[in-house]
Amino acid sequence: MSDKPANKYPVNLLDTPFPMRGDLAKREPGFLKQWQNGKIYQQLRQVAKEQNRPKFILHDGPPYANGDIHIGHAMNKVLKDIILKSKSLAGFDAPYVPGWDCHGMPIEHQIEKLVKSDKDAIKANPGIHARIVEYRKTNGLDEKETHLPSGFIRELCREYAAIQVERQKVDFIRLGVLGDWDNPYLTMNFKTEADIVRTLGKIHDNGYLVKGQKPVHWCVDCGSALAEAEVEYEDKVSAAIDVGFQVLDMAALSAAFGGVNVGDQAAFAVIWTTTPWTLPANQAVSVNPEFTYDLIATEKGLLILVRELAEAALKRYNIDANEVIAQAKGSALNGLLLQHPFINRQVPVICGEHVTAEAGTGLVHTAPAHGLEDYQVGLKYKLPVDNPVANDGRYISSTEFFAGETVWKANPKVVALLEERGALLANKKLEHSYPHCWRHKTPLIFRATTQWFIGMDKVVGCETLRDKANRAVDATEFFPAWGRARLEAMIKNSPDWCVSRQRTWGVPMTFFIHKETAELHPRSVELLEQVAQRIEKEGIEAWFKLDAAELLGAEAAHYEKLKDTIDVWFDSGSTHFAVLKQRAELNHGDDNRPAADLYLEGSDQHRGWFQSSLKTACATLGQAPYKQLLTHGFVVDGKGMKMSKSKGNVVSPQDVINKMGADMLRLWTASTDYSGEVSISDEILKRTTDSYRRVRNTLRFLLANLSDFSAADVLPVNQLLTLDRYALVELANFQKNLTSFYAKYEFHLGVQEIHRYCADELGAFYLDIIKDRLYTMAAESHGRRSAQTTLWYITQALVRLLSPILSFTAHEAWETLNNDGNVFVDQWLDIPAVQDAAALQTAFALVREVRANAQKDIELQRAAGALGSSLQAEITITAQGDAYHALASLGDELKFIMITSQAVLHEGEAAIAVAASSAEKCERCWHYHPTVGTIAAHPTLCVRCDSNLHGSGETRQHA
RNA sequence: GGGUCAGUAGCUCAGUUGGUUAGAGCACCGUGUUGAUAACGCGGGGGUCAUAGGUUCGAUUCCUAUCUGACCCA
Repeated sequence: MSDKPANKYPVNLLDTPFPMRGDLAKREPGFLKQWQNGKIYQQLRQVAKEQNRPKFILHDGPPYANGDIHIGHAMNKVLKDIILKSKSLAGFDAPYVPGWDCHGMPIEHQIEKLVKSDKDAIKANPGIHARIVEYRKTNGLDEKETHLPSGFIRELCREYAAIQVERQKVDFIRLGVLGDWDNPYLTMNFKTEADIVRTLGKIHDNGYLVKGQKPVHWCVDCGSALAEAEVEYEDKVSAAIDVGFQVLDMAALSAAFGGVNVGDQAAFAVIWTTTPWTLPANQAVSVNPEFTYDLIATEKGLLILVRELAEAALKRYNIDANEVIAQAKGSALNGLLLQHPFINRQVPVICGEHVTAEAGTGLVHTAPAHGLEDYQVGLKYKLPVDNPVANDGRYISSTEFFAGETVWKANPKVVALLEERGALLANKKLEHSYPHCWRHKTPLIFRATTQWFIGMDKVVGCETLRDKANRAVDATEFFPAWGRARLEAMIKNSPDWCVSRQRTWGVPMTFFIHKETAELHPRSVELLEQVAQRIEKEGIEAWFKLDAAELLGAEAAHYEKLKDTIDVWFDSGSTHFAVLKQRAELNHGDDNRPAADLYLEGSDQHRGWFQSSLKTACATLGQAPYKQLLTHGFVVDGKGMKMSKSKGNVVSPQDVINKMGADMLRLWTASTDYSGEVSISDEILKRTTDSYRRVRNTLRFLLANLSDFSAADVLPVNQLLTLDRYALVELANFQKNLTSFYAKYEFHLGVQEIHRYCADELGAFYLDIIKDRLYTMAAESHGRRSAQTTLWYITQALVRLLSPILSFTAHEAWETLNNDGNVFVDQWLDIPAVQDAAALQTAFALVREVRANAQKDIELQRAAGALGSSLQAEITITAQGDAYHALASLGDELKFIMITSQAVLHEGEAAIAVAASSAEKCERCWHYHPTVGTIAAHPTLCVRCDSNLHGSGETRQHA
């Protein structure tokens, strides 16, 4: 440990290969190699099996296979790893199979970008782009051709996802996360794809899959639905018209406006719209319940307008003379019946929060078939979603006035008809931002289409899926507790889950639909299993290339394959079945309990994975897939602000690892209270490094002083000195505290406990005191071996206790100790019991209080210049009662506890006196002792050192 | 705009039915040691407990509002 010349009289100074500085960034990769070469994860599984340990299943929420990992991913994986390692050390069989979410829009979008020759995309994925170029060449396509077969697109998506998975995997492994990295689960694995399909089949079999209508972006030229990313917004000029809906019941109108006399004039609720063609689908007029509405008498009748916009509206209608005869809150108008301006239909006034007072009239034309907000508010009021517009953008034959017309040509005709009916109050042109198709650059329409839903309120058996989900939430344990309220609220407000998507890269909904009735084939469950078996072998492509006749025979003439894919949230939501149930190591083997013990994800997943998993599990098994849910917050910068490239406050895990090492990132993760948002910044990481050094140096001291000691030298507990037995009691106490923090997932309190133990318990107390014995007593003396026995237990326990958090450092210490095997395969140390534990704790609490006071008094003398080191002091302690007896029990060895050259005890009123020693300082042990100078052969030594070096050595009982 | 959560020393965190001068570690300052030495010991300074009201004999702790931030939704 030191390069300085040896003392004339040797002391037991030992060295250790465990360096003061970890140099983690450089050395961790080497440790990782050892874990991989030694197949530590596999070994751990084997041992767990042999020991028949109870299982603890943490199911990994699959990150999406796109883009490099960020600090949030890193934190999430580290938390999981800490939990699993601590569970394993606590005696559980805690496997970890990492997963990835591989289907879906974002990946498909990346491929689309490559197909469209986006420069950035090509730079990032040259290989896949080369395949596209090659494909065009081989198939004689134009080099700018963007219409490529969907089978080829899926192939590219699969390849892209695989590349992303490998990139992310490397970073995750580098964090020190132990898991089955060679066999992760991917939602695009053929078997998993098949099991996702089976999950859907089971839900259908259980009766929860229902067909419905929902508006989507629709391109008339494509003849298909578009995803949000395929929509481009461009300016467009539209007709903006004001339309009066006549009030049917004048008495109700009067009542709504506080009983005002409404006379015999006709009254109109006035709406404003930029899409006249949607009026045939009108089912309601929405008002904002909080707004105030005016009832205004004009020459065109009584008009209802929101107060803020009334003046502008009247101006638009060229109405000068008017009088506000009454006002009412929007909520008062709820339920008022109106006459549709040209169709024989009565429509209600309804309340919706989506109504604003920014433009128009404050009353909104509501056509559930043509707008998402309209659709959603329509769900609340159970309005029909009748859609009069067909795939080709033309009105269906039953549409009054406009049958067969395209919606764009119908626009002016609708306006003309309104004019004719006297319902048109204004007709202006408006330039506004409007959705367009990214391929055709033509305006899109919102159009209700047939979609498939998992029904939340359909009664199956005697209860709904919502009922089941509620019960499942009740049965779940939440960390922190507020997660329950959040998930409950989600379930309460969640509409039917629309699981169908019109996408290319997704698991297909493998159903056959009757061409006429659009009903599912009666043998759907059986057919679906046949399809699933094909998917197991060939992946989802098996469905897309399947000829219906292969399964249906002659019936195929009447059926077609459903073209929809499944919402990607369903993929990950099915993994409790598609992964946990399918892999023996992740299967509890008991269907009566939730599949997993724990799901652990960011708080955004209440709406995401926590919920999708809950719904699929309830719809298939009637229970939650997890026993416990643990949520962590998002990572923000030091000021609590979200990280963003533009702000320049992004901390990347790769940077932290390359500069400081993964253990620092792990320690940061463990130190923080993750239940809220989590801060990271240079200063925070700097502090993390500081606290790491404290722990590391403690380990270094321990390891150095054990370097001439091994398990064979361990003494039985009843032969240990008093102080050492007390240290064992405190060690057991520390282990109990820390393992309890691990069990409660309260790692930040655990880190504080680790720190308290290393700094207060060891650094400032126990280790400081036993240095005298370690250094000055004979190497193999009982007093020294007693201390080393204690250090051995402390180190063995500490290494294990640190390993879930400081995995690399613990591994390094484990090797330095020459321990067999691997720390992660071990369990918490069995710390030997101490018979007089309670008495020791009581006594030492008193002793330490006196010691603290003595240190203050010594400090006063030091400040006054009377002495330097505390060994230069001689103290006289006066105490009474229990304190006196506690101190007295240490006899002559009290001075070692106090680290003074002399400590005299008297019984009496509590007091401490400190004086500088008048004796000489022993060159070797640094104690000031009257015997220094009395030994002729060694005039600079005290008798103690002389005996330890040349005689039989001193004896210690207590300290 | 709505729902949920958070806001205690420069940093990370404690604070246990509301009860005397609000704690710890790190950082900072002073100091000792030079046998954990780019380490360790001892001592010290530092907080209007986000802000403003309210309940109470008394509130960091309970209630309300506001501000700031995060997540979800609109």
